[in-house]
Amino acid sequence: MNLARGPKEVQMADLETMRHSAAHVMAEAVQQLFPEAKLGFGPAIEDGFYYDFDLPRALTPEDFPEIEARMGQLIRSALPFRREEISAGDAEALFQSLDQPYKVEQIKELGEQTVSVYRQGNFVDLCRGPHVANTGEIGPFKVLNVAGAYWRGDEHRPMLQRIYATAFQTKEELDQYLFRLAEAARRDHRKLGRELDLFSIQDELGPGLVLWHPKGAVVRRAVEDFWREQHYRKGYQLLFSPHIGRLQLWQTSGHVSSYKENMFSPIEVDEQFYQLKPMNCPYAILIYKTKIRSYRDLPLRWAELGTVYRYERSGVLHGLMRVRGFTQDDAHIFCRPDQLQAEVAGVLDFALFMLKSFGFKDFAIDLSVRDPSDPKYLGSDEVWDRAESALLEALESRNLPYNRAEGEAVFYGPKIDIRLIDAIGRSWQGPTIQVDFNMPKRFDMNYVGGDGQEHRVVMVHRTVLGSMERFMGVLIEHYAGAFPVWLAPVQAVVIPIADRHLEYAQSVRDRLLEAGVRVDLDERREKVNYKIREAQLNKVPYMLVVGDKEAADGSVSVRLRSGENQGPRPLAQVVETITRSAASKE
RNA sequence: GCUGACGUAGCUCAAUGGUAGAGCAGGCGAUUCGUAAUCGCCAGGUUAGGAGUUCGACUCUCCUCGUCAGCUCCA
Repeated sequence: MNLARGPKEVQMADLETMRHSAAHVMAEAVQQLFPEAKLGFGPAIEDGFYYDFDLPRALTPEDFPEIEARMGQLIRSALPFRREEISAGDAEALFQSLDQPYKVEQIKELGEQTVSVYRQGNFVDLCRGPHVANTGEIGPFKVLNVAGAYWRGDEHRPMLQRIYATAFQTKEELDQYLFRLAEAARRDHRKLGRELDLFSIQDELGPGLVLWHPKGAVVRRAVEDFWREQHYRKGYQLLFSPHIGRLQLWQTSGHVSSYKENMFSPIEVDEQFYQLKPMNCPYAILIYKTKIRSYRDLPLRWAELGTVYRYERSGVLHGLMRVRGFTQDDAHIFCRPDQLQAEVAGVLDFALFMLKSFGFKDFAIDLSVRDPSDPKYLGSDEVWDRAESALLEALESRNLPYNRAEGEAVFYGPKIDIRLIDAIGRSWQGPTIQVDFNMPKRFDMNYVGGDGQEHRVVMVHRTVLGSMERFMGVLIEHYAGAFPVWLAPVQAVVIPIADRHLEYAQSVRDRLLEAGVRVDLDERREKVNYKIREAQLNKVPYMLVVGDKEAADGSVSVRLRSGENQGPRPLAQVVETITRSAASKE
């Protein structure tokens, strides 16, 4: 796509320039505080900017006010940004004299004849630009955070301190952004998971291992039921398979050679080694191979909610989003080469349909291909090219925009990844579609063609949600815990006003239970206010208050979690409203 | 795994070297109440675990485990 830049893009470019300039100002402020600071990179990023420093001591948030104060001063001084083009040799000498080894390295890395440097006040930085005219053009800003970051993103290089900050054109936009951060914290699935009693991850059990509490299990079950229903509808059959299997199986599949660092250690039983499964595919393959398959049988679409265990480095675990034991909503499609593109396109449609069913509108698509120089990838160039073109054609047949991501493929094949965008704008890899010519070869998987000859089957690995854990995490944040009726752990709570209304309240509860509504009865001897408050905090969609009036005429007073009080309505009508709302899945 | 911060009652947080405290939640009792917290009493802790310094450690040091922010890596 080569569209002319509209006003919005121009504005974004301005914002980026301003933020990049703000990064220079922050670097000057930090250098005032620590004259011996060594500078790394300092780019603008999506929601602000950062700068990396090598400093004599670790920074803490207590340092931020001082940094901000100095930045403010520099901005008020309206110092002009001055660009200079100098020879690479002069630049090297300059930064050598300033004792800036990372800048010197960067100049060498660039390998240019001349480079540009920008100066403002007493600060000079190697920089391509552009910048705003003077520091006075930098808008309202805030220093947000500090964390470690490897020099050049390489874990074998030194770790620098990265200061994150942001800047906007106006105070209102800054405040809006800060509000968004607070909102994200409010929606954090780890916090809501505890408050709504959905799940826990406990030290005693182990990091990255999830316990689903009854209420969380109800939500997950609702998601899974919908998932199964849709799979049957789309011509899938369902499988079950065990959590461990002989290590040999994983040697054949290539996991032991290409995926070992993500696998739990093998378990020895009766002098045989078994492996906790990191993926489900070999099991589906074994089922495929239990008999001779005809071209008429294909495609076979076999789905499984398969629980896998992967060793994830301790620092990467994050609530439900990144765990060590999780259930993939996996499927393996076995098809003929001539069916491949249609199958991939079908999965693409399916995945987008699923996301939309759960109210997701924001997502991004990556076409992840291999880096030919990385030895972990199995198979020939020819096979990889064929797989990639199948994915590409499917994307193009649906006219979907995508980013090409070099070196992001799995070891056995390229893939399409769909990323969900969460509350803070972080993206999480969800659905994935992987074309695989390698496993069929390694496991010698064939079908008999119309010509009576054996042909190699093609395999597609895919998920349409990602994993149940991550999807639930994203779902919790997406709805801020206020699930739509069809997913809500408790759909309605009956609130009797006094003990004498208990009997009627029970009959209301029973009536709703019969209609298939997940309903609680709050029979505690507490005031209405107290029970309403609790139901509200639990984000229960319907609160049904019953007192003398309701008991007398067979009604219930309906209060919604939005705060809306709908007053008394006939019970039959309310049952209808709730069941219909659940059935609509909205 | 790395850098930094942190770990006190179920939850949110006090107590900066002198033998641990509050609010909410929980239990018991009273209150029978109309749309976001009724009152009183009670109980609850090997201060993550271990070692050390000290007359004395929640507090200082070291190790282990875990959490958080990010980096690196992924459903």
